[in-house]
Amino acid sequence: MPRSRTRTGARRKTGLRASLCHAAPIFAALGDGTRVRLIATLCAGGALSTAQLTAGAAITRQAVTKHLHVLADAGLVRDVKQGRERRWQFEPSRIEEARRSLDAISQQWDQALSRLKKFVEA
Amino acid sequence: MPRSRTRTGARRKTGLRASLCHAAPIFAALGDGTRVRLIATLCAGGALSTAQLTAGAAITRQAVTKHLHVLADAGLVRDVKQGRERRWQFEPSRIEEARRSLDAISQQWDQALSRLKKFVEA
DNA sequence: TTAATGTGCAACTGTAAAGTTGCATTTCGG
DNA sequence: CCGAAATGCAACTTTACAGTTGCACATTAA
Repeated sequence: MPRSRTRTGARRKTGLRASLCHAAPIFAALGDGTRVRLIATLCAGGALSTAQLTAGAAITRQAVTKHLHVLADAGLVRDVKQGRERRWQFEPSRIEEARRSLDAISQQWDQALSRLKKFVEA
Repeated sequence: MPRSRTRTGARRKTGLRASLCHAAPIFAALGDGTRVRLIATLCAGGALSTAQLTAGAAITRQAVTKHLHVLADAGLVRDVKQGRERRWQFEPSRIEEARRSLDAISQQWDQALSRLKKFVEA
């Protein structure tokens, strides 16, 4: 979990901006229908081969392979070679990271609203 | 919140796949450093003008405008015309939607893990 | 060994996105 | 009214991406 340190050594939470910029590649990887479908399939638990993942996809195996590489580069998926085939499995850590980023946004927004409310009431 | 109905009329939660496909455009909008920075700025609560948002951005005002339109199309931002300027404000509902999608992924994954554990123990 | 299955790699096409420049338009202030 | 500030719109360049095709390589099964 990314953290920074102030000059005095005091610990503080990483800024929203930095956190979000770090998560942007994850969101980009999730921002495609085909890839999001692959994730939905893989997070059911199985470690499926490229051919198996291509089965329901209406596009070429090579296209699926490219999408899987995009997901792998974003750290959302891991690949394991097994004999002549290559199985892909879901990797949950980056998703958690993205989730925390969205939580941070909501939190920031809620704080802004409560500040506004306090200001109006004063 | 999207829901589907079975033939018998029983209510059930929307499938992970459909939920994620619906959220893909949101993720796509968040998958860019400039846009994510804009969101981080706007969710602090202020309703800022295009010029104000361009100030720290190292790119042209027109480029910022385009990004804001992308965010608006994804429903992440709303614009309000005020005289000669146009102020942009954060719109939290879609972020919540994306958040629920990520939660659903994590949940699905956890369920898969517990099924696996139960299987191993048996 | 042979044929079939599962992949990997490279080249190529078409399209969309990011960013720019130039100019017209609306609006506020003096 | 006039100039400056804030935008809007359109054309254009560059680059990235989704998808395809064609072919070579590895591996398993008969």
